[in-house]
Amino acid sequence: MVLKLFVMPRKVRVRFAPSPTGPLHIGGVRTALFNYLFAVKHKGDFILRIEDTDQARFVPGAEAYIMESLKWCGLHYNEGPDIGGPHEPYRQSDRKDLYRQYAENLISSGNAYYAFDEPDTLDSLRKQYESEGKVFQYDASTRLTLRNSLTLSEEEVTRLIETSTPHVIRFKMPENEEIRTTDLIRGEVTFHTALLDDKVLYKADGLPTYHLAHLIDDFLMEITHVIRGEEWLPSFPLHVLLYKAFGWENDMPQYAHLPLILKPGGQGKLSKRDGDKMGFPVFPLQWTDPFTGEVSSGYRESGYFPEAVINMLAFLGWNPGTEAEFFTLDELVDAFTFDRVGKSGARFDPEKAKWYNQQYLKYKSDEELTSLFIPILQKKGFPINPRHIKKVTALIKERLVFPQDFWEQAFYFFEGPESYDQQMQKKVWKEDTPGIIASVRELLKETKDFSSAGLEALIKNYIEQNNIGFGRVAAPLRLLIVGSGMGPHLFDILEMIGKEETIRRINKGLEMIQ
RNA sequence: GGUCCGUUCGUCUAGGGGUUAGGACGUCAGGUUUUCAUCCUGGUAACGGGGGUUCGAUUCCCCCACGGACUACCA
Repeated sequence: MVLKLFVMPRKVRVRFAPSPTGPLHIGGVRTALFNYLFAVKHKGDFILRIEDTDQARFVPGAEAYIMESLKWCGLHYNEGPDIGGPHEPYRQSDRKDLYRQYAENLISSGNAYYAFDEPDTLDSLRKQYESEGKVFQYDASTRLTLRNSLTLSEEEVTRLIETSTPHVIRFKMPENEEIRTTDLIRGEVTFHTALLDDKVLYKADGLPTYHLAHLIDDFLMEITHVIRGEEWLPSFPLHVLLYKAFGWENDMPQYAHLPLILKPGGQGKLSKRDGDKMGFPVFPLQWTDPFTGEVSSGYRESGYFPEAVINMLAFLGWNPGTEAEFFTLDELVDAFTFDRVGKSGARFDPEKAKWYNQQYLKYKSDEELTSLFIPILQKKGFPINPRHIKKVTALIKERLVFPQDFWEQAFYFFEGPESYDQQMQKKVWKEDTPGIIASVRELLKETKDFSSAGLEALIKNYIEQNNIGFGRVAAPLRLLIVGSGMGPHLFDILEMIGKEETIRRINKGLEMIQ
């Protein structure tokens, strides 16, 4: 029976653990996505944990923003601060009392120590080293010269702690060990502890650092796989050592470090600070900075569909190995594996994001799109006729990238042009045009059949009898009806706007173009 | 500076010891369309450099270059 417990595979449990220091950016969304895909694929749990141990960088509203973003993307978590779960609480500030004892355990076992150095002391040491062309590191080479429980007497340490002297707890990094471990994406990776420093695990403010907190929580929450950004790779050995120091190595999760998403233009990873200064949103949802009031655009408000954003994000650093490029969330779940995740950073391509959106828009039903366009028309004060709007939708949907392109591409179904495109006018408005248009107008007035096909037959008959080209009629007529060369089949437009409006626009245009 | 990770068309990528190095976005040209968009067809364009290993390397190994990440009492 006992043996059976050992071989029983653990249920997959992954977590997305952002810190609420601002809006989540799309790199974060992708990390969440990959976690979600892996969890669902393995019928495991996807947990949201808020890592708010840095009180100085706390931003109000960020936590709610993160949850709303995940919801918008359809990335549902099984446990989290708002929905609870078996390992509550899911906010590190609410678990504050838990961490100190673990840090002290590490001291008892000789893996950590108290340090009383003031930040200023360390700062000036860094500067001093720098001026000598060296880099100061709190490690085996320096720790014995500093103020900590390794150099102070036991009585002195006790006294300092009892008098609440500000202090931190540092990890005692082994002097010279090779750490060889495995990353799900990169394979074997090696590090040398000689280059690592004695990281602070517990801060003077009474809160743990990321390194301590995330690890204890991952252990307590029975996380089996840590899927995070590549920026964590350098501290991976510290985490491995920490698991060892706690004696938890058998429960250590497997790690996957995702390649970063880079700026489109060139250097560096895409960051929150980029805002939407680069001409595209970097945030899933619009965000208003609570301190400065500055507004950054979001994918949602810019007219992107969450399915398109998810699809696009999944393909940044991952691919199915086939030529298929459209995947729903469920299909991504089926197809996702770590061995198809790339190792190198992926430059974000705003053009491709737009293209994905265009494709998703095109495949949406006319009904669904119609319901998206109705509010646009309502805002403009037009009476709403869903049946009519649906017909317009069918006619123009393939020329839209975003729902809000609707008005620009379809206004002429609702109101006549305000002006006439100069280029087009020059090209198609000949001396005899007014005469031709005037006689066409009379034909239109008289006809009983104002259907698209009927009108087309009518005009074709006219050009044959007068022996002129189709374009001599159609092009100027379009100019009068639409105001430019855009739009679907001309007679479809005429049918939609009706005889009365058609004649009205012809008359108005004839007057204005002289 | 140091450490770690990476390097196939402009971008996202497939591939893998012998291939016409494939696809997608973009771009260009042609076709369809009375126009625009869509759509179709076609073109452009890549294995960073140098050494090995090998009959043969873009593919395996090493070095260099370049890029990125990290180097806080931030995550």
